[in-house]
Parts: sequence; C-alpha cells; structure tokens
Amino acid sequence: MTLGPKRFGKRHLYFLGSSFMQVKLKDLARMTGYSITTVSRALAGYSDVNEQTRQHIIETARQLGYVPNQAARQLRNQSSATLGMIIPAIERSFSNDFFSQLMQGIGDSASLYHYDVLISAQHPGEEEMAAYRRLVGGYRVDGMILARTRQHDPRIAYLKERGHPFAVSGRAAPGEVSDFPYIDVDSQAGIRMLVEHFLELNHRHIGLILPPPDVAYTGYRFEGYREALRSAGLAYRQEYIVHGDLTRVGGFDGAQRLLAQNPEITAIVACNDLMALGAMSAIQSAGLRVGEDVGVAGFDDVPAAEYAHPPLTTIHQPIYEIGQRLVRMVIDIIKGQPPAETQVVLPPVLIVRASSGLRRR
Amino acid sequence: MTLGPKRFGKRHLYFLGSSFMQVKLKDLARMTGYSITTVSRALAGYSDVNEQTRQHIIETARQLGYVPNQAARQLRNQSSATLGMIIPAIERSFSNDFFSQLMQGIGDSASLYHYDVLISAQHPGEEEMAAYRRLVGGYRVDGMILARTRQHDPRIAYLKERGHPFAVSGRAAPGEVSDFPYIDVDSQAGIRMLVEHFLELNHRHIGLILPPPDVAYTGYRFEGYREALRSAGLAYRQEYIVHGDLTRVGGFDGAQRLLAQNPEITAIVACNDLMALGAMSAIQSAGLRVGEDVGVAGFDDVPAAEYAHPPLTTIHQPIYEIGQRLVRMVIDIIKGQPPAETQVVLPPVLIVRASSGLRRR
DNA sequence: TTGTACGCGTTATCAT
DNA sequence: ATGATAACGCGTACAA
Repeated sequence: MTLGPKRFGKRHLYFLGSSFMQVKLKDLARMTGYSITTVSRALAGYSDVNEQTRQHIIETARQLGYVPNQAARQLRNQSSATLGMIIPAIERSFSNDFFSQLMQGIGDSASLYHYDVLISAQHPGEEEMAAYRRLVGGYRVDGMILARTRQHDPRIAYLKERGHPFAVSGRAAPGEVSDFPYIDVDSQAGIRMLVEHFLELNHRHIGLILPPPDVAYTGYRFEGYREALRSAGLAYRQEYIVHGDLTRVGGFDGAQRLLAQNPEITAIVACNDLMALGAMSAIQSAGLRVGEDVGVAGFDDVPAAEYAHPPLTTIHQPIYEIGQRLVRMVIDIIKGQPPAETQVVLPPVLIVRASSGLRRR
Repeated sequence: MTLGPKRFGKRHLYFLGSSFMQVKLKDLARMTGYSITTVSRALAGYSDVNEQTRQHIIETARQLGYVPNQAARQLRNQSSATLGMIIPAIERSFSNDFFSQLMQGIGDSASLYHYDVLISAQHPGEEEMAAYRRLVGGYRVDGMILARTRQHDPRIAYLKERGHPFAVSGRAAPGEVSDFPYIDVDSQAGIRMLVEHFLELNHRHIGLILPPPDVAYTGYRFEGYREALRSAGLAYRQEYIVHGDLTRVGGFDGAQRLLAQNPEITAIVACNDLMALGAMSAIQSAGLRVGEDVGVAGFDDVPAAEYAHPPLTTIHQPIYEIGQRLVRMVIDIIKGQPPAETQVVLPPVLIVRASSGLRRR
C-alpha cells in the first residue's frame, strides 16, 4: 500500500499513490457537529431527520466530496451491486466479436440498473474455477453471467450448489438437464436451415466444422446437420466433419483438411462466423472462389459477417439483446423477484448473403 | 437481501437467493479449535505457525470451501486488486471494435497480474463523472484506465487531483499538457500518411471526416490533414471537412454530405475505421465504386477493416498491445514502482488495401 | 507458537 | 429528531 505521493523525480507527472485522505462519515460528523448516525441517515434520505440538518449535511458532503466507501457498504449490506462475468482469456489476434457484443449488451443494460460489471479473463480450467470462487464465494458480485457452456459445466454446478444467482447464454449439452435460467438460440434448427439452404442450392457434399466436443452446443449443431441430411435422404459421412477451435485459425485449418481429403466438397458450414471467415481464407488460398467453387456459411451474424468478402451467409443471433435480457433475468433473481422470463430458446434467423453462392447446376 | 432459497413454485429451477452460509475465519477457528488469528495467519503463510497446525487449518479450509470475503479484505487492506474502466455506453448496432480490442488486451493482461477489471458503461456527462467518483472515490478500484480523451477532460482532472493511479489511451488535446501516463499513436503523422498516400495516387480533392470537436485527437488528425496539403502546395478547403460521431452511421452521413456538396471529391479519409466503413456504404449507395470512383481510408485497423469489401486502407494501431501496456503502467504506479514506460507515442503504420484504389490518370 | 483486542467505514437497532 | 452501540469479516500490534 502506498500511502503518500511518490514522484520518482519526474516533475509535473502524476505518478502518485493514493494521496487523498478519504472523506468519511466521521469527518462529516465532525464538521457539522452531528453524530455519524444522523449524517448517515440524512444522506440516505431518512424521513426522521430535520430538513435543515439534512440540507446542512448534504451541502457539507458535497463540498468535501464525500463518496461512500463501497467496501464498507458491501461488508455491511452483504451486496455489491455488481454483476460478474468470466470470459475466455484469449491470445492476441483472435478477435472475438461474440463476447464483445455480449459484453456491450450486458454493460449497457447493467448501467441502467445501476449495476457495475466485473470482468475476469481466464483460461478454462482450474484458474477459471478459482476466479469463480473468488468472485462468488468472496461475495464480490451479486450475480453471475456465463457464456459458452460446456459439457458437465463445473461452473454451473458450482453456482447451482451455492445457490448463487446466475443466468446463462446457452443451454446445457444434449442429454443434460438445463435446470437454470438461460437464453439460447435453437442452434439445431439453425444448422439445419443452413444445410437445407445448401441442399436447395443443389449441393450434395457439405462439410461441417464443429466446435470442440466439450462445448455444449456442439451436440445440437451436429444433430441439426444430421437431421437435414436425413430428411433429404442423404447419407451421413463421418469424413465430412472436422472440429475447430472457434477461431479464424481453427476455421482455416478445418477447411483446409476438409478440402484436401474430400475434393468433392462444394459447401462448408462452420459453426461460428469466425471459423467461417477462416474457412473463406483457406478456400481462397487454395485458388478457389468462395460462393462459386465452394459455398460457405457461418453462425452468429457478428458485424464482420456483413462486411466480409464476400459477405457471409449465416444464422443471426441477437447477441446484444441476449446480453440485455440476461442482465434483467439475473437482477430479478438477485432481488428475489420471479424473472419475467427464465428459459428462452430463440428461433434462428437465416441471413443469406453472397458466400453461399447461387444455385448449382 | 434474500437470505434463503426461493423457488417460486417452479420445480428443479435454481432461482435461489444466496442460500449458502459464508464460511468465514470464525468457522474455521471453531472447527479446528484455534483462534481466528492463528487461522488467518496459517492461511496467509506466516512463518510463526506450527507446520502441523497450518496443514490442519488449510485442509479444513479446503474441505469447507473457505473463500475470503473480499469486501472485508478491501476494507481492511484499503486495496481491491481491481482496475476500473469506464467505457461509452452505446446504443445497439454501433459495434465498437476499438473498445472491444482494448478491453481484451486489458482483461488478458490484468489476469496475469491477478487483477480483475471493473467495467462501467456510461454516457459521457454527469452520470459518467458520478461513476468515476463511485469507483475511485469509493475505493472500489486501485487504478483506472481511460480511453478516448476529450478536450479539458474532466475525468483526467479528477484523477490527477485525487492522485489516483491511472493510465490513458490517448494524449491530451493539442495545446493542453499531457502530464500523465499515456500511450498514443502519432495520429497527426498517421493522417498525413493517408493523405499523402492519396496525393501520390494523384488525387487532388480529398475529403476528411473528423471526429466530434471535443475528442482530443481530432485536433491532431486535422493538423495532419492540413500539413499534408500544405507540403503538397494544395489549398485547404473548409468545405472538404465534415464531422462524424465515430460510428458507421456517422461515416455514412458524412460521406453523403461531402459527395453531395463536392462532387469533385475522389478520396475520403475517415478518422476511424467504423466511419470509413460507413463512408464506403454511402459511396456504394450513390452508385459509385469504392477504390475506383472514390478512394476511402480509415484509422485503427480493426479486424473488420481487413475483411471489409473492398478491404480497407487504414493506419494500424496495436490496440490489444496498448491495452496490455496500459495495464502494466497502471499496476506499476499502484505498486509505487516507477513504470517502465510512461508517455509513449507510437509511430503509425500505413496499411494499404484495395479501398484506396490504384493510381488515377 | 498462539490468543486478545481493536479498527477499517458503514448501516441498523434501540434508546433518549 | 438525534445519538450511542453493535456488527459485517478480516488482519495485525501487542500480550502471553
């Protein structure tokens, strides 16, 4: 703890440790001549304080720049007016539009409710669980928002076990019970729509780039793919499936493997837009034209999809709104009110752009 | 405060208020038979605790899932291991890649130092300053990171006055002293490079879409524009300048105005990529071809720039790394160490892509 | 090696 | 209408 100013010899440069003494209730009490109790209640707007006294106290507080110490408040009130979110710490260059959009929605909405948002970037694994324990068990946040659920997600188990308010972007994996508040897009139907779109365009050899197996929605998206082939009477071929790590690089690698081993493939469905953009690069590097030689589709409809080259056919997810609605859900739960909505599955919306190409002969 | 489980009649749905009793030092003391002090010091790794006692206490803590109460710790230690950042609350649809990238860099880096990041989304103005006071004055964060400085920025004045550790993405506006730790790209040189690029391509009528006047870097970018024209011996024309709000929409409107009133314009420099992308849309809506009829350039080199249609010529800013370096700076200051670097101006890097077109006849 | 006692700043209960 | 007091959970000076 640095307590006084430190300048390191550089003049006119503000490298101070915290130098201001905190103005506290005690100071206001001393200045105004009232007790700490009265000052506290005057500021809190209690009705049993003389109006003149209150004005005097408020004015003094303003002049001295009094700001309540949040740590003390939290300790006393057992609540922090803060929502927590743990996002995947990612190495440079994987720009992740999905989380950005979600966080924007969460941040904007939380501020309307006068909540702040505490972010911790962590790699999945033990460090990540430790971060959860620090935020949740350490009473730093009143509620949590999770995204990108995994199979047998230990974070959800932990939050359920503790009975801590939370809301989730995404359901549990197929076969597990989603007995918690969530918002998810019906991604099985979404992938089915994409595959059917390609089938209508006369494609018969459609590759699929799935997320890692432990991601909860992988199962749904895989099922959507098989379902579409089944209804069309087409055989499912194991070799048309690869997994990617949800980044551009993952999509690039996946598409390269698919095309190298199955040159007959004319369409690739990637399970998110980032991988689809990577797949487009791979196709172009192979000297093929996206939308003409090989059609591509993604999932999410992040802003970059619209501005891709060619623009990307995809499934739209209202990510920003999902963030807003998750905030409302978790705040309702925190306040002990029944949330207006609890388990939401949104219908997918197909956005057709140039990357999927025209009908093939 | 809800203290017990609440189920609202929906079975199997975890809508509980905080139901777990917090395990505290007192509990560990009771369980192990030692005093709170000894437990506290055993956990903190003090050397004057019997090794067996320590093992016993640590094991009990593990079994009971003890997590220190952060509010109590903060109150006691007067520090929060948290960095604060206030970002502009934005309406839906302005996806803002710059802040996303910066936050990723900040979040990833902060987690390496075991710091969390507290985000508050606020509209510039009184609410925003109130948020600063809440975080800084309320001792919720040990340090602040600011971005997009403004003229006579009240946030900086506040932080300087309080002597609170902070670091800034961006300098003060021209004519003001930047007597604080910051990292900025030399945007005057950056814009000059873009304009010179167009001059070399034989453009003579170059429009400029500036940010709002109160944004600190507006002055630098404007000066870069004039400087380039001056060295080329070209007259500066007031009507070639418009202001936009740094969003896609702002760029769209700005380009539309420029082209409507000055049909002779053959190139447009926008002061960030988002506005450049908007300008491209405006040009295309007017039935013109970007890069052929009208060249376009942006600033920032956000991921979307590369994937734009056509890809966007721009000035690269290493936004993610800037976020990382700002974290290091502010944490050094918090710890009372002289920061390794304090006032950094990065050289701009010109990235030429298709949107600026080929040489004109 | 371990325990007692106090304070961090706030709010709530209970008197007066 | 106002004030004294306790408590939230933790960490540390001091005592034993």
